[in-house]
Amino acid sequence: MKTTGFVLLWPLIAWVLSAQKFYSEAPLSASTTKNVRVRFAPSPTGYLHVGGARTALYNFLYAKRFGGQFILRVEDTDLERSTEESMRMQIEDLKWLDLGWDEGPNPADYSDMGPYGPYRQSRRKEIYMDYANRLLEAGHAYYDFRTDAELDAIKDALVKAGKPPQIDAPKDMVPLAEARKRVAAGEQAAIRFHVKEKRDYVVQDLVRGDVRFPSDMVGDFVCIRSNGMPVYNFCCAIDDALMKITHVFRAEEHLSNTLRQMMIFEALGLESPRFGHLSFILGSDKQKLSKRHGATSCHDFKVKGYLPEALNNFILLSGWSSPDGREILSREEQISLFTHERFNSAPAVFDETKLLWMNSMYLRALPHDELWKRIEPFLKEAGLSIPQAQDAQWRDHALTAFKTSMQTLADAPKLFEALDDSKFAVKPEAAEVKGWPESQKVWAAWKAELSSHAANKISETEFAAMQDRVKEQAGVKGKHLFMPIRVAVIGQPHGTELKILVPLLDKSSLLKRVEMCL
RNA sequence: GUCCCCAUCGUCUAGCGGCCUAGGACACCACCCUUUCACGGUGGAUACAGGGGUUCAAAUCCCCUUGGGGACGCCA
Repeated sequence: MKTTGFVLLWPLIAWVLSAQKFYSEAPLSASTTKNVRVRFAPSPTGYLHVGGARTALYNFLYAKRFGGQFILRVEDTDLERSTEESMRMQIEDLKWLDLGWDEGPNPADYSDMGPYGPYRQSRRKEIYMDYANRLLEAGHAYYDFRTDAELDAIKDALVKAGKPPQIDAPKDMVPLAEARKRVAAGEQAAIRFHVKEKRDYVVQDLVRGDVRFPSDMVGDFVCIRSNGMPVYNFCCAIDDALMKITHVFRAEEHLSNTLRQMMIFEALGLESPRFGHLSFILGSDKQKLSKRHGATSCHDFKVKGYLPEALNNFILLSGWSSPDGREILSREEQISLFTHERFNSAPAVFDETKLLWMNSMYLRALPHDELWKRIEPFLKEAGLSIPQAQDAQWRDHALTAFKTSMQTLADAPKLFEALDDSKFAVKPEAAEVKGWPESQKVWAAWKAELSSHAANKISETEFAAMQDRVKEQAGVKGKHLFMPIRVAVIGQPHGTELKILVPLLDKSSLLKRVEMCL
């Protein structure tokens, strides 16, 4: 009986399942039929953070994946904090990460690039005012002449009464015609959105599924400040619609803002993009990543010698995973594999140790010409002079020797230092080796070998032979042979293989070094 | 306080009802390679927050608890 019921139910269950399937795939089919337009909209208040970089990367990848456009929009409506300098810094950071945009400020001269400009919100005031007027006329918004002090008093009273500090329309709302006269006469007033009906709004979030918000979660919120500058939720919604944005992938902190934005879209009859709210990247203490966690901006990582490719790949993986679990992915692979279905809705802790590993992987995979180009600024900064580096073959050899010891570009100076005569010194770590009675004998024999060597360069095979003769001459073998020689070459008992190191140095500098030991 | 989101090894994650005595990666430990260091190779330890359901079957679905986070600005 029970099995019969189960069997009879099957078609129904299958139907329900397939219906759900269809529903959940709807966003994807939308993205394939409609030209995808996504944006990254930072506010220029400092360097680009890794969280912002990840948002930018995801949007970039999504645009590329579906052959759409990636737009950079500058949200600089907060006059207090936004700076031109910050905008330029963030543009530099995005360029460094190779996340180029199709529309937005031109990276060369910051002029507008694309058909839907301006792309800096501070230059779109008339547009916002136009839409604010439409809201006003439709009764979806009103001028609010109340002062900060009055508003604060209202909020205080609400908090005391145990209610959320939401501002609602004043009892004696000024009629629009009169309000306009007063504003024209120079009176200051903000424009507030009027939340009239109480009902639920549902965000069909691409990352979190359906999220339901009651409209009374927000009060009448400000669209235009009394100084004429629009507020985030208002311009964000207007711009997303006007710039024909189809998908918005942004941080989770904006999830509840979406309610206000939905209200604006609805009141203005504008088409809403689809939203996907990404989880945060956290510090090791599971708090939102901030300055006290150390490096958090892309610029910090650049300075610390990380490769942009590695940083990109690493942040890609904190919040998204590839279908087959592979982690090192080329830009092309990232694009071809990218879908919003593989976002992780749980927050991710930023783990610099793994980034370090990934960076070393990328470092080693780089062609030597390219690696050298990236290393050079770090050597220069450390004040190293390595004339041999003019020779491409020498560079190739040196990089082969050193790159497995490097995790970041910033590790290069202390490695290449070994090749700069002016920086040579017997390091404290060599104290024990210095004290060995064998060491003097080894050094003497090594010096003799060097002196009798005709050429200024020593090949790997020549060095092997020289080493064998030192072994015989000094009558020492094992670590008591190798370590003193290494100290006489690089000033310390541990490090790169001698047969690789010695050919990188001239006979004259090797002689100088062994003399310093003796 | 109200509303919302989140919860698998230390960390990033796979998993979308049976292929799970839970897979991969980083880190860690051991061994191998190497007359040093690093690289590389092999192996190991380590996780479904707790409690209730639903189901023949639950890491996976539902509820509660706990914990973490976010929003409630004339910030973004």
